[in-house]
Amino acid sequence: MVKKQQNRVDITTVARAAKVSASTVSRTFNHPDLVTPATRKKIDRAVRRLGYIRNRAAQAMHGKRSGTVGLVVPTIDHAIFAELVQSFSEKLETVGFTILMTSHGYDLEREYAVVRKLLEHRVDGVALIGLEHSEETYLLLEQQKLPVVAVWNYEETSRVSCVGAQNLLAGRMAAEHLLNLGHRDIGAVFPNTLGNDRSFDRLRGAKEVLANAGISLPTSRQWMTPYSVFQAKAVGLKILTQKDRPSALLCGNDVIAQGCLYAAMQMGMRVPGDISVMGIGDFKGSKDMEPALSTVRLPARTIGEQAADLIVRLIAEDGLDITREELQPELMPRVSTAQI
Amino acid sequence: MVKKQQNRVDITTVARAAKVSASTVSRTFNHPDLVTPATRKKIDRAVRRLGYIRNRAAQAMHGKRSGTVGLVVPTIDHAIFAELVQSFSEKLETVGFTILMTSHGYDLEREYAVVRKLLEHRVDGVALIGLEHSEETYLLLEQQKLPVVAVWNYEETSRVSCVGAQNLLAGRMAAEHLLNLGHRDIGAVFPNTLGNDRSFDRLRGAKEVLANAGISLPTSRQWMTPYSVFQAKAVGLKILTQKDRPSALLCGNDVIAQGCLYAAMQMGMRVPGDISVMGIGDFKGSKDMEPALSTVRLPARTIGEQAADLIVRLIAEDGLDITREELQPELMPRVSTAQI
DNA sequence: AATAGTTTTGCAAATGTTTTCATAAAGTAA
DNA sequence: TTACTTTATGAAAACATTTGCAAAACTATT
Repeated sequence: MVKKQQNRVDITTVARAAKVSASTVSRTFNHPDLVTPATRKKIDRAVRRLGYIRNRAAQAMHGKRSGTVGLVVPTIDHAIFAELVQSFSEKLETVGFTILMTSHGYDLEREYAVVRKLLEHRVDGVALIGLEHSEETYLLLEQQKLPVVAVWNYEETSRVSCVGAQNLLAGRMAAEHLLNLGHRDIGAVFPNTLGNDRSFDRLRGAKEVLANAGISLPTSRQWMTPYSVFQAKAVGLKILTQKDRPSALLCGNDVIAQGCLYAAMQMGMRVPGDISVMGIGDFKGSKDMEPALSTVRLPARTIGEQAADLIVRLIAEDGLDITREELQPELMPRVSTAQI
Repeated sequence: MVKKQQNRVDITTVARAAKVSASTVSRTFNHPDLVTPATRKKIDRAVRRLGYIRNRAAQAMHGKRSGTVGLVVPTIDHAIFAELVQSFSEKLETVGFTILMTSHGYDLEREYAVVRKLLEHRVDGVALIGLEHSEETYLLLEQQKLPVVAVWNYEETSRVSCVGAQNLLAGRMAAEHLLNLGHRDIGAVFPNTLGNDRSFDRLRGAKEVLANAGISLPTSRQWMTPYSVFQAKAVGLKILTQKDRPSALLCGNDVIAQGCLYAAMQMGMRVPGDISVMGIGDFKGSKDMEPALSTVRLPARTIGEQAADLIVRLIAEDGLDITREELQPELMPRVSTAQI
């Protein structure tokens, strides 16, 4: 096999072309103030002419930062994560970091594997979604002493730094809203709560509030659906066609709520006239739906930005303590819910 | 400043612990068949005990692949890119690559910058969205002889490998559909086509078909809106409130169509009774909308997967020619459009 | 003009791996 | 047992960079 002698132009090639030493070239990049403008110009020219591109891999070997941050998401194919990921990476890019992104499809075993891979790439920090992770993952991260922030959830006792909202609160607010409107017969439509602490907490919060009001949520009033308009609509259809239907639907997130909304429309029912629909999340399009969706806002954009800021701080200030930032969910009463 | 002597466990630490040489440890990872099971076990134990994690950065310095692929998107905060990115990265992860993701917000200058950064990280290949890129970017990529695939668009004469559909065709099909239904007065609602060849081609295709049918598209029948339900709805409202309104709306993508749909609903108009609305893209929720959105399907998922396959091939088979894969757009006539 | 002080540059060592080559150990055939 | 293969391991060089230290080149001061 022929060893392809690529156009490998490295720092010494540049040095030779500029008639200086490699050290000087290195310095022009890393400590430009230490080298004379004249030399710098010579080097710049050589760099440009040869099309030299520095090698972060080689830099990373000197204890230098790799300039990357790992981002681990269950999936990005969801309105909510897309918004989060976008704001997170935008912010991080402004300070020069590049995102190494991986997804695990809600599988905590795979999460461990992808975190390991991130570690192999010597990321400077890691962001994870939520606080529910395998013990192995936590251990790995702790052992490597890597800056970590859990995004999306807030918990006072979290094992790592976090920025997010209390989903429990969001669940409560949604239920309270429905209660305040006089609803007593409420159906809950949620995604699977396994390996998804966001959903779990929301449902828990809602149940809690209902229980306090003396309302139980029997299994006959609980439905499960994956995170998809299509499947939520199907479930919605099933719920609404049954004789004895609830007066309000409390949905685990806005996508599910949207599915339910469409189900009602397809059946020619009036929302909120015939049934109220409540979401959680306040995704980008939720306020524009017809009818506009009542929901509890979780500020994805802000969370993403603050998480980015935090990870940067954790990386820069070595040995910073666990830091927790709580964002408040906010009730957004709109058109899709009404007094009974 | 105290030099923090981290728990830096490297290959020689492992070697010492296992009482073998570093070379042997390296071999256990890269050519396990060359080392005796007994030794391998010793090493495995040491690795586990010390929590050793290999350093890809150091590997990458030996001409070894970095195991990363760069992905450059305008933004991921759009239904369509989210779906694409998801399938692309899922597929790539199954073969062991990690994604380095960056976005540029439709700014081709910034695109150049982020591609450069990707190059610094010595990605094994790059995927870009669309075929419209600055000359600088193309030059850079060519000079570095890096495997590149342009995702989303197909073009016979593309300068780099590509996998996608002809947006021109999609535009044509959408217009033809409306024409076939008897519409003669059509309004076009598109995003800005600057630095966005997808939109540009779609609009061009539509215009072409209409012109052939003797229908012109005066500027008074063209509207521009960013890629957002909210803003599209606002534009839709403006269009529909004017006296002299078209009988059909041809939208640059499904998100815009959704906005228009909502605008019509808010005004109490019937779709498709009072007005037909046509999208392009067939995003995840489009078939579930009420009324179900007529659109031209661009198979995002398939494109993402095939793009992943292609980049892997380009990386593996050094010196593979430019390869182009065309996926066909497909008309999805649904409820939101009707005979006039 | 000589000296001291400062700035700029180069040399060489170090970083964590892989790989080539050499050598030792083990296995096989005679 | 010997000679010849084959297999397993280690030593050292290589990869592209950064950095501590020291030499060289300037400036300022006398």
